[in-house]
Amino acid sequence: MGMKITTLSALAEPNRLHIVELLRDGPLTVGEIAERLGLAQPQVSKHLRVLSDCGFVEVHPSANRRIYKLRPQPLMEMSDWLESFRRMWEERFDRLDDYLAQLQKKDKE
Amino acid sequence: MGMKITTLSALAEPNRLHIVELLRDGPLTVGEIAERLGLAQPQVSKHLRVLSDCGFVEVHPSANRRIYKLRPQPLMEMSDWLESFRRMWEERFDRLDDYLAQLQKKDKE
DNA sequence: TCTAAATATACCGCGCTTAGAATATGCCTG
DNA sequence: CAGGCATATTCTAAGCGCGGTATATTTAGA
Repeated sequence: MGMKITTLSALAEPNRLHIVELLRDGPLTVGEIAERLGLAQPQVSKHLRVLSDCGFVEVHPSANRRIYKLRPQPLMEMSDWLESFRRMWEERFDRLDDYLAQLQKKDKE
Repeated sequence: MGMKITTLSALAEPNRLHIVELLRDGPLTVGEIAERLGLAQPQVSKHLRVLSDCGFVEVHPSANRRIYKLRPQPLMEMSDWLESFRRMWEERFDRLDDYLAQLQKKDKE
């Protein structure tokens, strides 16, 4: 599949990143999130909507409230994507010299 | 330290994500990146500037050209950040019931 | 059924980011 | 040192995303 832009841009917003980190310690209601972030409730609802659209959270209605809970899937996809870079930084394999030689070889044509 | 917003927003742009994935297979010059992405050279330079500012790439001048090479640091930081969520999705530990009980207990006050 | 509380949606205005085009800079070669 | 190539920077206009405010919706309780 490859890494999704929606996943990254969801986290690229400070308040949303903060929400995700809050939910790491357990589910929370909209009001609680708003309180802890010092944010107005509508903004929180909108951010949660974005997070929900790309699978970061799921909702559990309970009477008046709506309990939001983190979903592992997008985080796992990020982890898989990062895995594809691991070889690069573990083998301290510096292809720069190879590349330079290859460049200069091409230049002679 | 925590996860940096700059790192995430750098990757949240489709062309920049594409550049990072291109560089996964080895260093490239600006011109080559522009060609493979079908992008104009100035935009590529600008994207590389952003990636450079948050430590994603380093430059190696070689005569006329500038060779860009991926740096592992930001990717490692992302990996560390994700590590802090691993417990959540490995222990299939669903705190939702606990949380509900706790909520209703608070309501009685 | 009326009210209050919790949450979601709609609308508006602004600031940031991007692409595009023009221009500047740096480096090699004849 | 003049000219050409690779790259960086600047400027501008347009689009998107965010916060703020007002409003709609749902649910519990009197």
